[in-house]
Parts: sequence; structure tokens; C-alpha cells
Amino acid sequence: MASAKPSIPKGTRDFSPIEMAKRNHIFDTIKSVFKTYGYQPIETPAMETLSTLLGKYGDEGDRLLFKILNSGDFTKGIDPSSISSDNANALSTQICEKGLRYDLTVPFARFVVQYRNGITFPFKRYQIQPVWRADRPQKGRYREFYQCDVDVIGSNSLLNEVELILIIDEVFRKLGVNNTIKLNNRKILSGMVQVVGEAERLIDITVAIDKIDKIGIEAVNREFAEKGVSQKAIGQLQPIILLQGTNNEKLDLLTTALATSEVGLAGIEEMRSIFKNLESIEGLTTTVELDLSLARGLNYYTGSIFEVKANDMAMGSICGGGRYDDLTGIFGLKDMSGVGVSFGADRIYDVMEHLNIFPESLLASSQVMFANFGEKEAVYCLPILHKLRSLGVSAELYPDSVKMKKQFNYAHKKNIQFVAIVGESEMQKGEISIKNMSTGEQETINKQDIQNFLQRELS
RNA sequence: GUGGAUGUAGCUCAGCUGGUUAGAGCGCUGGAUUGUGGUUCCAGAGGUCGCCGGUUCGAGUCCGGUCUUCCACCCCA
Repeated sequence: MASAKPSIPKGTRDFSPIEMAKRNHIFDTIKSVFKTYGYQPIETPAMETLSTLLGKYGDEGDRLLFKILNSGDFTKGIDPSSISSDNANALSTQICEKGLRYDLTVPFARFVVQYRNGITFPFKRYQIQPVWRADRPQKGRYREFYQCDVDVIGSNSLLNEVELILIIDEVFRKLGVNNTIKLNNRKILSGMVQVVGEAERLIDITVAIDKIDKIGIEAVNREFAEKGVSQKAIGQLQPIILLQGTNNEKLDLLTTALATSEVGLAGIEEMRSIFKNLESIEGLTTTVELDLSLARGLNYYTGSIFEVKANDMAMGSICGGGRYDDLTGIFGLKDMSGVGVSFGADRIYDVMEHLNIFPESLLASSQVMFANFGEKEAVYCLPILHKLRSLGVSAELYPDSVKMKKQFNYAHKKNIQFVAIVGESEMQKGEISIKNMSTGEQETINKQDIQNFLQRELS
């Protein structure tokens, strides 16, 4: 019987040992930085109750939710006519009560509300787990991908924003990814639309502005007009959108432009505070720039918004986030402001792979391999291997007594730096021949000296 | 969800207006070299041409469907 070719669903991936080594390098780096800043890990289930997820990401987000079919007799009580109707959405809410998580922020909000009595605030947590979106896949866009979230909730202080910028800077410096942090503030955007008298079209206007880099100012203006923004307002928006200069110059100009908007001025003050605090930090490698065209679609953001782009490769944002004043409100907990960012591990991977900047040491399995000359020699090597491992040197013995050519090739393929050779003559003299695979040099040392030799060479 | 491309060996790709037994490079296996990888030389093994159906004497090639990957929109990590 012919079996179907094995395959995995669209937009999902398998990871080989080499890919895992690289992915773990990213996760480990991110985790270690998060810990340095006092954040603690949590995990939440892959699936959430659908009502937890629906309505939190806008209509577009609802469409991209993966829904889980109820178990058992899920057709019970369903009106047969609803099955043939066009409205699949209405049907799905009848037969699905769970969905796969779409991001880590909303489950985090649910977590905070659910365990509020046991949590000490401000609560600083990080969370590294996969999320799922029923999007159409492209490069850098998957249906299953990992987010690495850091959030602090229960604190209004703008020092948290500063801290997040430092975290972003440190993560990407450690990974060797050149990047630019773009910063904006929802309050400034609100102020902008208020000043031009189009406050009710905040979303439409910001979504259009967000595309300015891509489609240009004329196309953005055309989109404004299509959405019903008045010509007068469009005219007034031009100088604001096209503001140039340093961050402080932009803020000064904005202060004049948004003078009549209370929220707008509040947003400007927040940005000023953040930039001022950043000035006191030395050694920041990332460029932080105020980008008024940055909008971000997620509608729960209320204050600062962040987005990080890789400088050396065209790719969507590799990190993004912002402040949300009332995310927990929808779950019944008011006045709980939070701010956080999410690192896109899969996109960071794609960038690092494309730029070929993963450290080579990641590829090695063991640091030293003992060649196998036969059972007698192999048994003789076992205690030496045991000793090396206890000293933290990863060591392996080639399991089969096959041709040297094959064994050396194995070591070469697996990027093992040293091959130890213990054949009959070495055994008799109590020696070990050891070959450095990258230089090709080989020397013979006393059996006892191998620990020192390797520890010196590998350091 | 809308529009457009793509799929041939493990990988990257050739394959003419449909016509014998579908090719190359790299990789892989073996040998030259029975205690030495990365270079060289020789030999060899890998393919239901994504899948299903149609047109035809004949389909990798044309047509329809489907799946995958990719691009644009949308949105986003």
C-alpha cells in the first residue's frame, strides 16, 4: 500500500540539530538578558478559551485566529441551515470554544487578572513560547512562530520604557545584529488627529501614515481621501508627517503643532523624558529615533510604541511592542498599566542566517573525539573520556571500529576540533596522539596531560 | 481573505514548437591511500518530473483542479 509523502502543514517548520543550536543561541541570549533585568519566566497553554482571544486584535486578528473544533458530538444543537450559510464565523463560534494563542500579551493579561492576588506588583515577566496565526505565509511570516515577550505590568513609570530600550540594545548587540529602534507615542498620534479635527478617524489615519516609507506621501494622501479625511485636514497633516531633524528638534516642532491638544502634549512630554534618560546611558549601540509614521495596528496600545528593524536586511520588524494602559480592564482589572516588547525569534534567525553571523562554535557537537581502534583500545579510552567530561570538556568516542578515514570525516563534518588517537603503540607508551582539526597539527602527549592540553587549547 | 508566480536527484538548477533509456554541478557511497578529515583522481548509487484528473498514438513539456513555497495587497514577529 502506497503511503502519502510525509509533510507538515503550511507555514510550519521542522528544526534540525544545527538549526536548533542556532535557535537556542538566540533564545539563550534573550533569556540571559531578560534575567539580568530582573524578569521572571511564566508559561501559558497553547490554547485559550476563544472568548479570551476574540475581539482583542481587531477584525483582522479575529480572522487570523486558529480555532479548535470542540471534541465529541460538536454538531449537536447546530441548526443545519447555518452550515450552508455564508457566515462561517457565526458557525465557528458554535462549534469551537478554544483557540490557539495569537500572541503572548493577551494571555499574559489574562494570567495577571486570574492570579492578581498572588502576584507582587510591579510584575516583571518574560515568556518564550510559540504563537499561531492563520496568515498566508511568506518569507519571515510563519503560521507557527516564537515570540519572546518581556513585560512589566503595574507601573506607570517611563523608566520601564527606558529599560526596555536597553534590553533591546543589549540583546541585539550580543547577537551581533545591527538595528534601529523606532519610537513613537499613541498620544502624539491622537493629538495629531485631534488638532486637524479628525479624531474619530485615528485608526484609518495612523494605518495610512504607517505606510509612508513604503508607498510615499502622495499614496498616503490618496488613502486619507479614500477614508473620508477632509482636504483641509490632509493639508494640515503634511508638515507634521514630514517633520525632519533630530529627535529633540522634532519634539520642539511638534510642541508647537500640537499646542492645542492636551493628549498630544502629554505624549510629547513622555517622549522627552525617555530620550533625556537615554542620554545618560553610555555605550548604547542602537540608534533610537522618533518616527512619527510608526503606528502599529494592535489597538490596545495607548502610550509609547516600539518597533525594531534590522539595518542590514529587508525584513519586517524583528521586535515590537508598546504601552497598554487598560489591557487587563477587559478581564475585569482596572488601572493596571503595562509596557512590553516582543522579540521575533524566527525573523531574527532569518536575519542572522542571511547575514551569516551565527558563531561557528555553535556547530560543534563535542570538543574532542576519540578515534576507535578496536574494543581493547576503546575500553582503555573510556576512563579518559569520563575524566574529561567531569572537567566540563564535551568528549565522545567513535562507537564503531571502522576506517580512520571515516572516523576523521565524521569529526570533520561535526566540527569537532580535536581528534584523540589511541592505538596500540600509544597504549603501550601511555601516550595520546592528538590532532587539531582546524590547523592540521598533530602532537603526541603523555596520557595524564590530556586534560591540561585540552583545557589550554580550548580556552 | 484578494491578485500573481513557483514545484524536475539530498541541494541549486538545465531540459527546444509534446517524440526513444530525463541531464549537469555540488553533496552522498566506494576506491586510489588497510593509523588521519578538509585538496586531487577514478568509479558508483539516487528521480512514480509535487499530487489527482483531462487532451493526445505519445505529456516533465499542453489544459483543469489541488497542495507547497514565494511575491504584492492586507496585516504583522
